[in-house]
Amino acid sequence: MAHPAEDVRPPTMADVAREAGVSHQTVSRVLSGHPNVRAVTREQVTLAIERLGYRRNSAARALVTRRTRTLGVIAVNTALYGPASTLTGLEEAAREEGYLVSTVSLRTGGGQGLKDAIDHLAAWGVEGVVAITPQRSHVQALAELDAPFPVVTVEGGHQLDLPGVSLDQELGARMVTEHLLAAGHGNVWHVAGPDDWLESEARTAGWRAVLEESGIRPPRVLTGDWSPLSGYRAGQELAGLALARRGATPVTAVFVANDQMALGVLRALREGGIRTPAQVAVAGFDDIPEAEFFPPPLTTVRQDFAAIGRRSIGLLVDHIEGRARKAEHLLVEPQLIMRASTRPLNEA
Amino acid sequence: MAHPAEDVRPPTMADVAREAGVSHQTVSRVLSGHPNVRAVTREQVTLAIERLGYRRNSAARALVTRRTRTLGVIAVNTALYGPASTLTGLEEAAREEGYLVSTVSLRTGGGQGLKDAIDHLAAWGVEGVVAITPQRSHVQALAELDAPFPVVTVEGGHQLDLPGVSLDQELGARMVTEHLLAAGHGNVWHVAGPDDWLESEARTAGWRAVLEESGIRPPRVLTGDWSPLSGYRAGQELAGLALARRGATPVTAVFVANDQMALGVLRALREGGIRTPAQVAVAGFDDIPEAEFFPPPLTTVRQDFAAIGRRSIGLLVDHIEGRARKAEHLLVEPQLIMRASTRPLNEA
DNA sequence: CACGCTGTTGTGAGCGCTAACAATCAAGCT
DNA sequence: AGCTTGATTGTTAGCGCTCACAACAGCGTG
Repeated sequence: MAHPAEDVRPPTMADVAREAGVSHQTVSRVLSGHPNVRAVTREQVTLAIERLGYRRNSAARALVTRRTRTLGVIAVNTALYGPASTLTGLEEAAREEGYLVSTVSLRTGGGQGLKDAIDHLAAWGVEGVVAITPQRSHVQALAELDAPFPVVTVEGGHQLDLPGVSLDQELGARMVTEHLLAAGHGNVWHVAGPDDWLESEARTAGWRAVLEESGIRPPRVLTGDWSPLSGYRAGQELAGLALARRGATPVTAVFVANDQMALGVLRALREGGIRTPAQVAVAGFDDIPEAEFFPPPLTTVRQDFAAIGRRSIGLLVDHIEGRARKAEHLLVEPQLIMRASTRPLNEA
Repeated sequence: MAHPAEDVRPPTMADVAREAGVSHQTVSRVLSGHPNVRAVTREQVTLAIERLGYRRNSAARALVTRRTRTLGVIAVNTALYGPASTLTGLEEAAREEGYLVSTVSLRTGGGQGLKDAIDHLAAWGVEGVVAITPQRSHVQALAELDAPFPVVTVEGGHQLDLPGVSLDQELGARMVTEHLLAAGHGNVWHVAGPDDWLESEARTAGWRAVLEESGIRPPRVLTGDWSPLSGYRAGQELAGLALARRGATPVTAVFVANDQMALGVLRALREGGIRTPAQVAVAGFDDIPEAEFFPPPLTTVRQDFAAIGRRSIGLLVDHIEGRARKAEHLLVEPQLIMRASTRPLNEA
């Protein structure tokens, strides 16, 4: 029951051939831009195609060429700014390369969910997959899954032998931390992202490295879950510390691992009667569109998501088309965006 | 040059048939769950499939069934919270219905971009398309394009005869405006979204309707472009009006057409020395995750993006599978989220 | 015991396309 | 003229699958 309304079949290559008075093979040649076709013939075929409104049947083509020219994307949490932006970059790059992109969004990336996603994509014959799986456990699961096509990770770290593209998170964290030290702060507190996330780890590592290289003992790390609420809670704790002035490390500067949590921190500080940046400077990471309008405008690290998308597709297509370099990992440079939330103390 | 590394072809149905000692047709029957297969036979086939790691070739299947079981999604501005969330809902719903979703993201939805997107999707044989095209001109272009498959719009309005699903924007706007009036404000100002957007129009219409029904003359509408910056500019103007106290309509309450602009408005008011909500109440629309942590937490309207996604896919599949109802338009109910930014005056 | 029925399996055709090869023709060379 | 060459076109054989139909068993019925 229930079939498409129109029972008239779309025209086939044979129909076009008949209309143009040539063989179907000639039509095929015109369509794939083969050079050895007389200009006149090409013209006739093109006209016939237009007259009939012909469209090449992709299934038939895929069947014989064994190429579906379809790529899959698996993404966790696509509603967040980062993944969503990457997705756009990915799709545009793929389209330019002549591939179609099919997306599977997972709410939470449990191992089973990942396996199902891979199966779903495999069932439609994708030739490769880009996985936006920023959690360590997901990358682990992915590596063990052994998919029947190349898989490239985004923000997947480079410990495992899956090829991938990442922002240089550690460099970004270094930039922020150095910027805060340069602004005259004797130390920098850190509100990290959740434990399992590779981005958290890298950002924390960069922050810690800069402090240690400067001979500063890193204070205790506070941990959030990327949400504004968790930032708010961390901010309340920081506000308490800043006001109490007990403990060895005064709170004058905070590097928060993403902008959303930074928003929460800012609110908590404000509620604690602490002025930003005069009393405590705050910096984030991501440069979400709202960051410029936070109270105060937030110093943060911008990621070039389009570049990340472009390079992952490039890497994936390289693997698919056989000019693969094994488990290569590309890094994209971040950019420090300085705003009022970390204005040097003497200017505030 | 450059072909997939593995030259060994994946197993076919015939291979499985041989392995299981049956005909390829029996394998097909097992795969598609045909009832008339002996349990023993089914078992043998299943085992053979597993032994060989067989996967049904989707291209061959699509060729003969004339069904690709693929849906397209065209979205403008996928990095925004709304479209990104809708996309997730869409994809999950489609997966449940047994379809693959292919996305095309457009930066700006010029008519040509839309046409290219449709062509791109058509070239891969999608059976239908969901278009997230919230601008009037896009919907117009879409209606004129006359795609070779059903098209369902999201937030596409119901003027044109394209079927679609929308949030009841007007109702949302009414809820906010009524809420502000109920809180004791004599009038409500409005910062609208850009002109071409159907969402802007509906939100403005809802706001205006409530005021007029209450016998209040709506003040001049300020217009932004959804960005925090444009909200900031509108906020500066409002701050000026609020302080000058000239003009007939005092500024005590503002309904901003989205949360991002509301963020800008809040900042401008704060910079103008105006307290929210004590002096001016502000409400937004969308309930982005950050809204709860704005200074102060923002009263806004929440949209059930998952529901919107589910219902659009439902509508599209109905059209594809022939049980189409012509150009039907579904509305999803919004939800008013009350927070501190509009706390009644006597509580502040 | 012939007949029809139902359940189970197999056979053959063909979906619309590309790849490989064959055929044809004009041009260029010896 | 006879031969090679290259450009242009046509012919044929599948790609891996589902559909329609045929074949055959086992069973009950008149």
